[in-house]
Amino acid sequence: MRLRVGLSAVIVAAIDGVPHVLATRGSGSTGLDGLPFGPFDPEGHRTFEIGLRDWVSVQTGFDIGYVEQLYTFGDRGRDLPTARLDDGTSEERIISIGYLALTPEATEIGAFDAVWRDWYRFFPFEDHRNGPPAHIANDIAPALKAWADALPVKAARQENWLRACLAFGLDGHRWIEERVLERYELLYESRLVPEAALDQGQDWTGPLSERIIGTPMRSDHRRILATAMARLRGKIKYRPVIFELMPDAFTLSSLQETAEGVLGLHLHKQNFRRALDKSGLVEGLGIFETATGGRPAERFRFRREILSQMAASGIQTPQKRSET
Amino acid sequence: MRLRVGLSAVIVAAIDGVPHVLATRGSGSTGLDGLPFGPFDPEGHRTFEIGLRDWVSVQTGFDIGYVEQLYTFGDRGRDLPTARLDDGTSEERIISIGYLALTPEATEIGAFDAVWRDWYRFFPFEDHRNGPPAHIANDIAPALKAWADALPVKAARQENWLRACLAFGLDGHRWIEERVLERYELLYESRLVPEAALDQGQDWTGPLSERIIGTPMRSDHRRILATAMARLRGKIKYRPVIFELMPDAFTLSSLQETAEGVLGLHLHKQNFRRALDKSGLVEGLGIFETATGGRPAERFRFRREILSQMAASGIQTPQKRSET
DNA sequence: CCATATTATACTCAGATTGAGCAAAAGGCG
DNA sequence: CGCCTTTTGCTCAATCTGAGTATAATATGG
Repeated sequence: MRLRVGLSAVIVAAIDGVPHVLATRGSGSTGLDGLPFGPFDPEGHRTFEIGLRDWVSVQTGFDIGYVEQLYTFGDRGRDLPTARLDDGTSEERIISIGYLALTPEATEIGAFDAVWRDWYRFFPFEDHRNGPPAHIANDIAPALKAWADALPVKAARQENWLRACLAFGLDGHRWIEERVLERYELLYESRLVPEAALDQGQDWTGPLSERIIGTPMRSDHRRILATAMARLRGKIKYRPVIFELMPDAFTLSSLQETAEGVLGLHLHKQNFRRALDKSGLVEGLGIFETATGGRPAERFRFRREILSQMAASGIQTPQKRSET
Repeated sequence: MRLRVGLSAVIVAAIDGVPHVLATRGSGSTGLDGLPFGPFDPEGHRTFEIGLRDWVSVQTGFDIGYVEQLYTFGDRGRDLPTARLDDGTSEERIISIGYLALTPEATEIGAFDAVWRDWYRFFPFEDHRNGPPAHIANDIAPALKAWADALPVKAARQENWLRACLAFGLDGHRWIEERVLERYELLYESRLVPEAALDQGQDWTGPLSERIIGTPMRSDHRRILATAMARLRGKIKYRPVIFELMPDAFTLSSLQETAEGVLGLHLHKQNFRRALDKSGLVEGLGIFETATGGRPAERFRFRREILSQMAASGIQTPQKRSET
């Protein structure tokens, strides 16, 4: 069996505070969107990262800035002896090394078949900026309960329902925004997402619509995206990576909006500012933006010079607990 | 060029509170220790993790418990067009997926050429349990300064010396225990560790002895170990993984000792307990251990049942700031 | 041109958390 | 019994954090 190594990239840009990912538009047998994916060339590329930057630049015409390795995916579909691969062949095994890349500008893509997609298109239930989506309680929770209840062993029924409650913040548990991957894996295991069936070459007939569980992606790309979202949501709290998504000058409101977009949460404005203030990560420019009604906002810049001080921790994310 | 995928494992066990890693004893051209390493068999193994558990069990005769993927290493040596690989060949490229595994018992190894090694053998300067080692200020700092000063560009001199200060806690900066990898990379770049020369097929003649910069390992294995140490040091703060290193019943002191061993730091005893108390992670067993002089200590167990509550965060690590 | 809406920024306050030290309890040992 | 050692319990102040209230500076509409 041949072994091939590919690099997949989750390239994120914030458009008006909403995170978007670069997707290759549906083609092939499934017609589903996918992530940019390129083979790793052991001859040409000294490191994975160089390889990645290289073909992203060739394919999309712009240079990605911040890059970090996510995870290496190589699991074969769970139930089939040989997995159906992207192009239908099965006599090779593809290992894909997932990368997360962040760019400040949502550059127009050239002739290539790539588009920026709101990442909540693939994960609508991850967007809690206006409170928990009603679909979680109304549709996802019952579907997961039904799945758990259908299990043969009692302990497994309880265990998996508990997992669902913890992952989706049901039954009194708090919603933890970082658990994107756990949530996707639950939906996969319970066969509520089409990928679960597609991986086995079956047609999908789930009870929930794409509006609820999100648009599927090719192969395991949605899993990779979930990994990236989880990583990014966690990381902005302890490393100043959010600024990789911002332009050179920005208002604190737009920064907060981007943070809220990434986290899928509503943050407490005053405390967000206070924490930012204390961190010393940003610096006022004395220039004011008078665009959006109301009092003009000062524009700030990220003090990139402290980046070399690896100490620099991320931004605080003071959530609203009560809804006011 | 052939592409091969291997799995490397950093298998950690705490022996009397001191973290040890399973190493394969020096063999081959270099005679250096290495990490357990096995090829990934795409035919036989559905997932990497299954593959890993499989050959670890075959090679060492025991089953590892907790496993997590670390990072995928595939960089070719920096300066040579084709890297010298482990066995000397260069017409293939080896990609290795690093894993971190934790076991509670330092099981005796069977006939195989593997041994448990104190991980500070490879990184003596990482051990700050009795305060910062004198070698950092006396030997490592000057060597790094000399390296930085020898650079041609002034900005690079400053930049790299700042990096050194931040990484090693020099010049008023705080020692951050998680920065194991940054520290190793600095020593590699500055050619203070033998691996830097070995990767280029050269002999090594550095100014610092192994007692100061640690025992080298085969290939890039020490880099993988550094990654594992960094990950573990970070992770015990937000996930209860430390208990994977403990036996079923333990005293709070032995738990603290293990945490200190992992972090390479001295912790504040009372606050460590208070935090543990609040977390609800452990439960007293009402049994007392009367072994080590002093008042008998109660034995505790990890409340593994809350593990399914993915909420469970790690242990707090209240450091001593002042030395008393 | 003033009231009003809108957004930005400043200040306050209570409860929780954290670093740090002191004191008492419970064993072993000479 | 007094002393040493270790565990365990408690206190205190400084800081952090969630949350609310107030004020400033614009644009807009009557």
